[in-house]
Amino acid sequence: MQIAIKPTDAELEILRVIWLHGPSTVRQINEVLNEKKEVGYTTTLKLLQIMAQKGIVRADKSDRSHVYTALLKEEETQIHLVDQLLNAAFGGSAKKLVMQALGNGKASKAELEEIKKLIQQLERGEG
Amino acid sequence: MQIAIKPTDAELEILRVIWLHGPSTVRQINEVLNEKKEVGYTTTLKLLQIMAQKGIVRADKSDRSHVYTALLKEEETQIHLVDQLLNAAFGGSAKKLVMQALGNGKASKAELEEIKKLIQQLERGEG
DNA sequence: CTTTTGCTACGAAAATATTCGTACATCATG
DNA sequence: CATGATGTACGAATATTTTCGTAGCAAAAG
Repeated sequence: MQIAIKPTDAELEILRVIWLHGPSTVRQINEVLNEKKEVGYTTTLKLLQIMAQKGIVRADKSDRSHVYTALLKEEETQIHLVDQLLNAAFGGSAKKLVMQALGNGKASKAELEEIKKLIQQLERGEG
Repeated sequence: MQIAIKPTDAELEILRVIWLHGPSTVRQINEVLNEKKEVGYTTTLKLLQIMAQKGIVRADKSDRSHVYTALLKEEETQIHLVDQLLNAAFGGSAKKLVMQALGNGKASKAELEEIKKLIQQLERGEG
């Protein structure tokens, strides 16, 4: 088990940047965020400070520009978020959720193959 | 297409009650909510009024106890929520999301079969 | 050294979401 | 009709999230 995993929307956006680019400074993160929409530098800074306080990221302060590292692992967080959505909107039915996720046609044939493989694994495992 | 679909957590809880039990009065909804956790009656009322204003539910005021109906369809809302999560946490990869959803072992063998069938349908459809 | 640039700290405004108290209307009952 | 139960309307207190301005310090440039 771990810390409380419940990043807000803004926090999740920042986490995604760190997951993608690895440990980063405020400026680096802010620049990536600004590719999508304008965000003030101090806004990003404040968010990171709050996240550090919550234990979502860790700040390395040895350099003047602090370097922030994610303390939540991408996969664990994703699991948590899926689980939340599962309970909040799908009454716990993974099937329904998966059907919706696949229904939108965004999964490629290769991806579908991988999912099939996973299902077969699961079926063997439970047999 | 439809109205803006973005119910808050509290709103989603109420929607779920209406989806499950059909059009309901404030009292009925509040009682169901209270099975899980204590919520004041006027809190539920206020939420429903806000939701009505947002166009998420419709209030039938012909009786003294207004009857609220969901204007968002369960399935459409679920699709939307999955889509949001997909973009917010999975970089748009339906595969990853599905893998996480199935990975927790909450899907039964029968459900896995159904998902497999869906995948085969999709594969044929896209061929 | 002094000016400009870049950085953190932090209070606080703004935006959103949640909760509830109070006022007042209506209905059922003694 | 008086009274208690049940309803709605709605302002407003809380809580939470997001945004940013300002102050002050340190480093780099002139």
